[in-house]
Amino acid sequence: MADANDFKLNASIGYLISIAGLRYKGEVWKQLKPFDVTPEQWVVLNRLSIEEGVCQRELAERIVKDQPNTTRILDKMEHKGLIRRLPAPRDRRAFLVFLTDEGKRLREELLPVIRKLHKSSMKGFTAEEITLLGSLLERFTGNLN
Amino acid sequence: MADANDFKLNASIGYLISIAGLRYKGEVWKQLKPFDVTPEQWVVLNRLSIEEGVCQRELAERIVKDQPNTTRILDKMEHKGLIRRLPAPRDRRAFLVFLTDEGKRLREELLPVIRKLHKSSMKGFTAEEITLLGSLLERFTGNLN
DNA sequence: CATATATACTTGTCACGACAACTAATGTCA
DNA sequence: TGACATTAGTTGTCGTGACAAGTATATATG
Repeated sequence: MADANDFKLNASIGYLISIAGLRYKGEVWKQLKPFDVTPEQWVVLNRLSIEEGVCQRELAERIVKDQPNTTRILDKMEHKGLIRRLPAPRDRRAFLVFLTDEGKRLREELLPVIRKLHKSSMKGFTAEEITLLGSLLERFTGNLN
Repeated sequence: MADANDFKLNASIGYLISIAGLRYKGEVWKQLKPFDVTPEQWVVLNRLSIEEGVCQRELAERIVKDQPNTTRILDKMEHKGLIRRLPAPRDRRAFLVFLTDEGKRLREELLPVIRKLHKSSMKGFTAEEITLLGSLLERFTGNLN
């Protein structure tokens, strides 16, 4: 039953990447848990600190999520007072998303935590290896769909 | 607001890996949807075809999932007639998990679909690059926890 | 042997990811 | 301008992932 092919399949690159991605996300969860922030909420905080006042659809694109999930993530963050939705000037269907002061403060507070995790995950990697890994991942993702 | 540091953070390797993993899983979803099988159910089918008759805890370890989720994945597969749980001989708490004939048949049917996806995701990669990517991923995962 | 601890599995809860369907508002085009 | 398609956002459903807690059985220890 178990042959070399089966093993290779089980250890397919896509599978390995999925596992690694979940493990990383799990680490982010653990690190952010004391702050009552999820990995996705962190991504929103960080993204909005770079580019504020975008509509939900644009934000969803930036953080690589679909609109329904973005809506619900924003619901929770709005409820916690981390973000604000303001009506879009020229489109009464849309809302523009902004960080509250508390959201900005929290983003600054979390930044070093995330930086530290990033550093430890790259332990033993040279700068060239990091660049290489990034470009291999990009090629991999580019091959999908 | 937006500086080089922010960008690097947003493009951290862990984040890129998470995104790539989700995209890959999404592709598996699409490919297996016509067969009414989820990515996780595929992993169980494939794993059991390699090693049958393990208890749920062992299976959970093999497929890198926790016990509660393994229980529920197996519930659905048992309901669909893909696997069977038999009482463990020396431990009345445990169940040993086996593929049904339908489970075995389905695994054989899905194998080429997954192989094809794996091949297309590796398009343009040399054998050396695949090995390299695998070892970089392994080092990355090893740095976590 | 009796009790305490550990283990195997299950159930419950919350947060997503994917997707279908729905509402309200906008844009298109004859 | 008026019917129609398109778009922004929301809601509903299902299948995980992470984690706490509960039940039944095994094991360890006095």
